[in-house]
Amino acid sequence: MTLAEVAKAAGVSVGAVSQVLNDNPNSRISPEARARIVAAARDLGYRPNMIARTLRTSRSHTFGFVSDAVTITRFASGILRGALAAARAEGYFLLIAETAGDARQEEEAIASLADRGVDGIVFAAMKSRSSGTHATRGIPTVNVNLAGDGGATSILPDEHAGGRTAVRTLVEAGHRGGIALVGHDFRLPVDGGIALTARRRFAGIADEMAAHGLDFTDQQACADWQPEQGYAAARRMLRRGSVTALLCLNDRLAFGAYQAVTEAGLRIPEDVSVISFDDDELATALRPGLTTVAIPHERMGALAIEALTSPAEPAVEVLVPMPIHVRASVAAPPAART
Amino acid sequence: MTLAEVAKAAGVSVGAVSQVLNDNPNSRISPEARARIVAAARDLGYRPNMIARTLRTSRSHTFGFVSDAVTITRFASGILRGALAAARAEGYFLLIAETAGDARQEEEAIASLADRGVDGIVFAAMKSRSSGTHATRGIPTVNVNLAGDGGATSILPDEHAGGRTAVRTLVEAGHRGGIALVGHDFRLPVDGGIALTARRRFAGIADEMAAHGLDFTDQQACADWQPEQGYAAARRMLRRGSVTALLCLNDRLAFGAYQAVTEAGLRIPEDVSVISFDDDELATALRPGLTTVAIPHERMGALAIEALTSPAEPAVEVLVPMPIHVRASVAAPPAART
DNA sequence: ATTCGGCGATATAACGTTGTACCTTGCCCA
DNA sequence: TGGGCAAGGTACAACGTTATATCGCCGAAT
Repeated sequence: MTLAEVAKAAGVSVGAVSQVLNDNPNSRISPEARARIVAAARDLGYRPNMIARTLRTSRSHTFGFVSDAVTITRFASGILRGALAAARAEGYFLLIAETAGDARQEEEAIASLADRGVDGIVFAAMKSRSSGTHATRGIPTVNVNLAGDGGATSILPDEHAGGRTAVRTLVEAGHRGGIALVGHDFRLPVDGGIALTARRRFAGIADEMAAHGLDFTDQQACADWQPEQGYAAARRMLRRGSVTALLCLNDRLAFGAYQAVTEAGLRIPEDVSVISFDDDELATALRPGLTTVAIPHERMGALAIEALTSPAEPAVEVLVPMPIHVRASVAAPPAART
Repeated sequence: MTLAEVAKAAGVSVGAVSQVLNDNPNSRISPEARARIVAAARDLGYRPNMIARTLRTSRSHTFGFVSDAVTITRFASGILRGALAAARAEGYFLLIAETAGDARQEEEAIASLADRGVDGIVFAAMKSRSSGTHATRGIPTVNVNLAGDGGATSILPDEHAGGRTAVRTLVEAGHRGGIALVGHDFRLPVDGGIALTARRRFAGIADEMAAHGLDFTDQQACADWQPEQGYAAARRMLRRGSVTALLCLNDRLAFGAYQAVTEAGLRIPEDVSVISFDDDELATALRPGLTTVAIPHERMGALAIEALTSPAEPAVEVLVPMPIHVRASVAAPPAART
């Protein structure tokens, strides 16, 4: 199943077969020979040996996909899915590595990928660390969910617009007040450790609130954006009364908030609307379905591959729109209802 | 950064360098030359070109990881994680492909992996289809979560033991009756479309119940094992009363059951114990934490790689124990409490 | 009739390894 | 003194491609 065997079957030289099968433009092979070669290749089921081809051309048609530990877990497997689909469409495969967020492991992974001749590397991360530079030995690079230092293109969710979307959705449903923010407190000083994307999400929320001349009825920061904290925060907020909408900074917080609302004897969305971010698996499991601004993981993964395959993209930030997934957790506030 | 450059630096031939760096046992290189070579390689930061090595030796130190669509999503990314970690420990990388469960795509993926010279292929699936044979062109194969037809080793969760574990946990907590089964009805004929692993889970549950001389107070099959069905089933069961434990066939059903219990004004675990299977992300999000019999995804992935790296394993089923993750949803039944 | 040009294809040299066969040198022993 | 042998290397071929230089041939131009 090598070129040599096809050549023998077609009665030509190896080089001729190579030229024909690669549609080499400046080759002078007669139509008849060409036909014989193509037929022979087909009959023998010839498939080029990618290893040999890579050695010769130093193009492997393979990309590395490097992620910190979290990416492969639930959260961002979507990035991998999207990247995988896009890669296959272009004839590429993905060689994957996990770094557990450790610099030494990342170094090692990059080196190993380089040894294997990858044509490019996608760096995917859960948290948008600020430092997105990697010593990639000249291999083209794209960052996903990870703001770069300028060297490489970064694919990021458009968190600012997403933040605005969430607020606008509440406003359009009729909410003009009684909105509480679960997970962040704008009155507190900005924590330096907060991810870049989260900060943008905050900014979008603040801007859209301001655009409508609104203020939060209540707001509370949460150290961890976990159900437990969402439950506690929402509970406190509901006790004070006058809250008709909970804007939660992610679905896990919203999950906790749901429980607090239920426990308080209130109904979603009749008494309290809930909206959040991420479109986690939880969002579909909850009853009623949680309306949430989705992180477009698959699309981000696909765009990463495109940035790698399309030549010479300028090093920029690609902001991917965050679509809102409307389910059943947002309605008009009680006061506004007939 | 090639062997040739190291050779020149050390003042020896390329072959000598190769022999030394590979610890070739039947090579006769003097300790002095050996030292010079090692030093030169270190100083120059030499790393072997895997492509060339693969071409020469036809061993790529790369495995293919082929999954149906679902595997990369939430459910079994653990398999990938485990496989990845185990592979790296042995110096292997993973080349991944998705088939969407489609035979043609699988065919194509296998061919492409073969073109790239993978040393083995892991087939991972969400549902344990019965047919686990693949045309792998002589490439060693392991099935994960996928019962093979005999040709290849299959790594499967020990569902029978897991089923027994779930029941035993309830019994040991003091439950001697009032147990309802959410998701299956033993009185109904067996549906042929049900996955093999699910059937074994059923059998384990039935065997352990029988071992304790117990019968289900209630049981209900669910077409989809989704929260919605779990909610509906649990609701009906609780209405009839006398139910003190809900044995749910997966965490999503349990999720729905939680809501039904809460709505009925009952508490978990004081009034009703809940136990289930999978150890989904949901299990940690729920309050109180859901006690569940886990599918050991990571371990399964790791074992798959081991089966590939350890030579000449006989083709068998490897049954991986399902550990129970005890959280807070199981307690003694009300009647048994002081 | 010789040369030229172009067409059709082949021969050859890499790409970086690895494994085997071979070569050189020195030494020992018959 | 020459043959053998071991030690310490080197040379070479091969893995399957691809790109470039080369070759043979036929018709046409000189």
